[in-house]
Amino acid sequence: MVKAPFYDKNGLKKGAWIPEEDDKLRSFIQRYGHSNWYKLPKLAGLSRCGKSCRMRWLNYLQPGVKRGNFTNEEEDLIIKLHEEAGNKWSMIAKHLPGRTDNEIKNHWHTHLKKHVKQNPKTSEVKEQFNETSQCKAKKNRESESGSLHASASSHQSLESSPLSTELSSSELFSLSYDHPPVTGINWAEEDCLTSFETFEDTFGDFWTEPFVAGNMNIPVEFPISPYILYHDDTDSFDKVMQELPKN
DNA sequence: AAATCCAACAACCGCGATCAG
DNA sequence: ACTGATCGCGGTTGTTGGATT
Repeated sequence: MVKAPFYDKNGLKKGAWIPEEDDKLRSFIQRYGHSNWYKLPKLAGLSRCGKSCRMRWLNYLQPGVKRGNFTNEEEDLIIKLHEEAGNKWSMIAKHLPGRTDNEIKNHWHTHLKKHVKQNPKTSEVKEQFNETSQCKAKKNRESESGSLHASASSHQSLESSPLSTELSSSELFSLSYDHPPVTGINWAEEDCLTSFETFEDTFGDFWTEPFVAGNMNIPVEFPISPYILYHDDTDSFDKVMQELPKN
């Protein structure tokens, strides 16, 4: 289902990510943050372009990213928001905690678009869509016991979110820019402590376990505080870069 | 059982916006 | 003000597994 790995003319690896690459990227970002995506792959010892690393982190490795089936509430919200905003996937993603724009976009193209085309009225769309998709979804949920938690938590998040209730388009837009919903991942500097707690919950014993450089080409003796991870500013990142051995 | 079709989704690409020097 | 580097978004492609014939 994924593109086979290959190297382009610049020696950069393309295609599917392997677990070792994921580990390298995850470990590096957890330790040093990601102030500069274009320098990151080199520092992390990855033969990938910055864009690819960014995509991989944001869509799959970032803590809090939900995988698995979309709930009816999420689908309804996507349809609603799409009616209001069109293909503004990043904006739509802000209203779906744990979902990424790429995942929403994919879900739209593969599941929701065709149903909306068939019947442009949201309520009817949902009704019709639920009938056709629920059997499939049920089947998938049964096979993916792990995603049950994700679905449940998603439901919870949506219920606690101000957007879970009916909103006018103006309300939606004011919320999207003035009162972004809490996603559990907030990399903003002022929220670093809150993020830390959430992050810690997500990663469990990551902070209590000694860091293992493992297959990373980063010296273990780095005197870098974990705070850098959340204090996502260029100075800190540059500091890391200065301290890294020059190749 | 083999061939074909199709849905799903991970990943890439292009381009405009933003930022820093 | 200009330019190059970087970032982020949205569109599209390519591969694979499951369903169907």
